[in-house]
Amino acid sequence: MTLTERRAQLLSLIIGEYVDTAMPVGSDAIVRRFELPFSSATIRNEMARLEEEGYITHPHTSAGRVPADKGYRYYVEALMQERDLPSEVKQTIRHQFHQAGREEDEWVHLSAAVLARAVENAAVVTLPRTPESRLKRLELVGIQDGAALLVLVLQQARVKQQVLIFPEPIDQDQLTSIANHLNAAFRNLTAGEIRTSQAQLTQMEWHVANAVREIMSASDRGGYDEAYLEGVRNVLQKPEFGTSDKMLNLLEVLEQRNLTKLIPFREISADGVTVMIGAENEEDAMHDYSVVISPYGVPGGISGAMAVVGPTRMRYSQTISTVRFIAGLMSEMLTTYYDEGAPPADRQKD
Amino acid sequence: MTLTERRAQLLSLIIGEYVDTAMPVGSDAIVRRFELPFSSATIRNEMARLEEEGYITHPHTSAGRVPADKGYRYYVEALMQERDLPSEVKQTIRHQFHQAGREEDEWVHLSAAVLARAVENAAVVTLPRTPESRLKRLELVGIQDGAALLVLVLQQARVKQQVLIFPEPIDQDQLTSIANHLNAAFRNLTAGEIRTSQAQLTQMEWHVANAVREIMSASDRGGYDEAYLEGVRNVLQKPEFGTSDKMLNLLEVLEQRNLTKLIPFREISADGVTVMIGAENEEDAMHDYSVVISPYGVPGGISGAMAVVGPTRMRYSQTISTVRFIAGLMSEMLTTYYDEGAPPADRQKD
DNA sequence: AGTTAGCACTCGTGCCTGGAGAGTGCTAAC
DNA sequence: GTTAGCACTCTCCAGGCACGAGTGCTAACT
Repeated sequence: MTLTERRAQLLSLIIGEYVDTAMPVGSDAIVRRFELPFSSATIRNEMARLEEEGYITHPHTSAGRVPADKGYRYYVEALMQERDLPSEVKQTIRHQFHQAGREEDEWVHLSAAVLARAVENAAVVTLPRTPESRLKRLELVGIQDGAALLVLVLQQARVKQQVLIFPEPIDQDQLTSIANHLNAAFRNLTAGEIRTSQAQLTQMEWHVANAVREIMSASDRGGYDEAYLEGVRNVLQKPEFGTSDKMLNLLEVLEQRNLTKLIPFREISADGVTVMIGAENEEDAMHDYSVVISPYGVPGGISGAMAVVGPTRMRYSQTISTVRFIAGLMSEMLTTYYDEGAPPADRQKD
Repeated sequence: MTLTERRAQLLSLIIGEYVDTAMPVGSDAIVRRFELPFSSATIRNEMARLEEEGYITHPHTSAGRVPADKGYRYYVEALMQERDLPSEVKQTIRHQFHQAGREEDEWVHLSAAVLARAVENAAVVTLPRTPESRLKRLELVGIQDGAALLVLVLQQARVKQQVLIFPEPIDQDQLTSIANHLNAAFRNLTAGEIRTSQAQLTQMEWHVANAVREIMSASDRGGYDEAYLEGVRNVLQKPEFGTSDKMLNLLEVLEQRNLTKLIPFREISADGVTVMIGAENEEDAMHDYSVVISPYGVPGGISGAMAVVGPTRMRYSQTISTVRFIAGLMSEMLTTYYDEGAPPADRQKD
């Protein structure tokens, strides 16, 4: 299923041209534009073959050719050369990152924004998850007669909070004593282990322990449900839209943030960037879009995913490089700050 | 500047009709639709007067009339009757709220989503802010040799976290001792008071105290900069758009989340709902949109703002009622959980 | 065999036209 | 003050037409 050298070249040119102009590209146009040593007739013959084999299509007779999903796929797999991002681009991105504070959510949000801007498409970045979180410490702070704030610090610097209502008034001393007892009993346990723990608890303590367990389970359960979405505007600006249904479909999927629908996270290869082109995505609404996905995080530890969503007409090479780079940056940051047990990495490199 | 009874009625009908159909409404159409006891000619005369005075306009000769900003303004001020939301709607909304956990961010996010859905437009809800936060407790949890997680619990159940890097390795006992000392020294102080505090601190403690101060200042400073935005799709679906520039302008403003530009928060009346129609908004990109804003929170205490953004052609009455209701709900929740010193309110009412 | 010139054919696009429909403004009569 | 009537205006849409960009095919050339 490989193409002759010349046909491959031609496909590459067609894709390049179409990605730039968003308009069907004709045989004559391409010959003139690239000063090919063939006539347009020859090119037409070649195009006919490419079309026969499904790499490109025809919107209608007498329009130029447009790459088909299969064409893009071949391009991504065999033709495209992924070149490193120019170092000034890298520099810019790094710079943008360093303006963030040190809160994890902030990083994620920021990385979505930076990614969206860099690739001029929509970007989705999920919050990273740990495989199963362990309790590092809990804290109870009274805020009212019958209410207290429960703060959990989980393994890998994740902090969770919840207001807890007690059936009867309770003072700070009692709260502190409950917290101390539970800290002693549950330190470094997972939600499941807390459930089966044999610790002797008063009723109040049991009330709190329940909440702890629930919060931790919720945090574990949540797969890729929470994510930051940025740059929808970039996609809607593309010329292929005219407030068409396609656009609304996409918005619908994106806004509901039901990302598992959008992005087949399970198919991500653990180490690299995955590209999903047009109808390769099972979700109907995504048939006109491509998705470039990469996991990020610490292997076997805390991890999330980031994705770029845009029309199939996309600068794949640049997009892939950018996703790879930003995923790398995020992984680096997570490793530096959260990979417990690992030696502290060099934190100053800019 | 008041209108005759009949002209006011007519304006009301025109607005009602236009809001429903999004199409210019003609004299004949309105007579037939509402079986008015006048002929279309009479209505035409009245319309001409309304137009003269700026309440309605003409897209072009021989199109029907369209309400102008001034017309909507008059409607909102004098004609519209704000009726209470139907109780089943209230019920639905309350129900949606009760599915939330007890995390503040979650509430805010949820309220934006619920609001957007209820009014079928875009909704923006800012995170609530306290006037000046006081430190209730701080906690240091080691996560690596030279790094620890600093967790602050501020007054009114706000929790802040940051990873802290120490210049040299430090163990949990040291961290705990630092935390204890700082807790004793800074309990219930504001950022400013911490700065001028005379407490004797070791170098390590000083390092932490600095971070505490910074986090607290940042939290105080942040005005309306962080907010949840939902339902952009609802606006883009409205028939008045055709991927026009208007739309992109709006997206630009909304996506950068520069909400102070979008929404003149300072002009909010402290107690009620403010409506800003079309060109009344100084921001150019907002000239075709109206904004309905309400503050929420505890008077003099923790507070934020929520807003609905949609085309000037908007169901003002329903939107205002909905915003008022949801702002009320949020205020109630904040009061219940976070208004320190107040007696615990009845939490079970559904 | 591969390449190319030539040519008929196909469609989309832009432009014009004309008629239908919706609405207006005005006038004169009620 | 209200209304019928009417001329006028403007949009919208369909049809017709010319143009241009592209294709596919064939026959000739290297």
